Amino acid sequence: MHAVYMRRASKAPSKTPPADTEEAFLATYDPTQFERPSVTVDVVVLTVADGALRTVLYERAEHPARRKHALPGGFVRMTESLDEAAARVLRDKAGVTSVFSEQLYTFGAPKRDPRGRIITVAYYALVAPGLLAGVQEKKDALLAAVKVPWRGMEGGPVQAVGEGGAVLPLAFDHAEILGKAVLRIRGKLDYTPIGYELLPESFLLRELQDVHEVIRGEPVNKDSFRRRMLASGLVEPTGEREREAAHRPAELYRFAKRGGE
Amino acid sequence: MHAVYMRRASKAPSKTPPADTEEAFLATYDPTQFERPSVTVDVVVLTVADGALRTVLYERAEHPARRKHALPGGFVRMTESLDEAAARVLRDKAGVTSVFSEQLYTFGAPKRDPRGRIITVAYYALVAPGLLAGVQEKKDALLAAVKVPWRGMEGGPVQAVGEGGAVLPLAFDHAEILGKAVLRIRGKLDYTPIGYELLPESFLLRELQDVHEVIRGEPVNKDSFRRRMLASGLVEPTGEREREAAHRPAELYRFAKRGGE
DNA sequence: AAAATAGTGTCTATGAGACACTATAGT
DNA sequence: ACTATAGTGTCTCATAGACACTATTTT
Repeated sequence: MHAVYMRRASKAPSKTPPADTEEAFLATYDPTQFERPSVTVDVVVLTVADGALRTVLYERAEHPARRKHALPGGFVRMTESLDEAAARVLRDKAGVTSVFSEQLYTFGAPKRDPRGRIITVAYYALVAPGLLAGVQEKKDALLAAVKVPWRGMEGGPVQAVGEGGAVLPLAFDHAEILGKAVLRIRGKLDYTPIGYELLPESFLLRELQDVHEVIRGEPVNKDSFRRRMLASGLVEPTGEREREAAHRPAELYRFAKRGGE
Repeated sequence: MHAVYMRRASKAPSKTPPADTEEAFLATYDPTQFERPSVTVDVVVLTVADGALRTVLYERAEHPARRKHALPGGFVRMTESLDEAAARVLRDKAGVTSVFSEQLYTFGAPKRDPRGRIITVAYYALVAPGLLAGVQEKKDALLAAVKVPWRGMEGGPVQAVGEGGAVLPLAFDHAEILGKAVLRIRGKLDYTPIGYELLPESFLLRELQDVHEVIRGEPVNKDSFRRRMLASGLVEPTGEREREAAHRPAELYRFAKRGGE
């Protein structure tokens, strides 16, 4: 590894005598004295479409991990916060703005990237279906289905599946990052209104249930689900009804308070 | 600010033609082309003692934030993982090893530290009482009570309170970090056996309840708490009893499976 | 005996799951 | 009329909170 480890104490410089004002201290402070890692953000952009949890992936054209699929990401710029970096990646690489996004976990194993020490702050975002239509037109980008090989809150890496059902190889530790994102939204499902971000303005209760089932990876009780959702007051009928269904049309609902980023 | 923002695309170098093997690519890859932030870990070392949630703080002797109190922390070294860095800080600055520790959140506002761009990966650790006795002997270190000015899962910064009841000023964004740690353990209280890490080998159910109440910041129902704990099977009687109490002695319990990091 | 806390038994309210039943569209 | 799904009503079971009561130690 070409990374050189500088063996110094991880403290303020010892040569410098204590400066008496903060200004004086900062004038003597040399921020280049320690070797520093690179820091990136990677964003797990999640949506529910066609009965599956899906995420945006890019096929890498260059080494390292050439031909493998990677989460959209980028280096954190010196003037932007982590949240801003994630929003920038969402805009530039997934074509969406003003979507729900939250920090997930920071991955920093020394050899997770062969280019050197690269620490990545992972985010996840929840996007309503349709908003990711532009992704398919981007070069090398695709919307892959997420296949979770564990149940409940067990955790671990997950797989990405392409259109033909083939498993797509994932770059770096991105299978772990995706797994962490699945774990996070499964956990949030019980106590936060997660469907807010994954459905259009108006929707059927059945569609909301489908979202929950896809995220959980197992069926939920219909009766209990309906009662809980309606009793919570977070969801309210619009008065409109489903059209062109081959059966009794269902009521359309909206969220009482539309959350957002 | 002395940070210089290098305005380049956050992609692989464009001058270099695609290398055909990973080795060839890495030979041409220059990791110094982007300006990089410093990365530290800060650890919220939590314990419950004398009816309060407490954490280890260091009074800073030098600028910046001189005389203010800071979480134990340190720069991440190039060869260690983030977990290892947190374990090192725990050992060197809190004097404990083999305690439960988990990544909390990463704080990266551009101006959170006046020395320049310093991104910190925050961890929290749970420590049984007594193990932090050595902290009080360390220079500038103290065990401060954590005062939470919000209820439930509201979140936000918290205060540190010294022995005399005086509020201690906190350095940088450490009040936010502490608040995030409180939020995390409050959330975990309901679905994980958090007392495992905060109590000695054997303990009274009343003590476990005290731990829960201190973390929640509000009382819990005694009857329901007892039933839940005993029904869960996670806690089992040792057969021993409390001694020298001014009332009927309570049964001593232990955790069925001692968790730990 | 009094004080103080440990621990038990029971009643009630709430919410989840199960299930039967009714309602309403397209075909 | 038949099918498929929407939506309602009701029963049961598990769990939390409330409360009364008993148990066992020190002072």
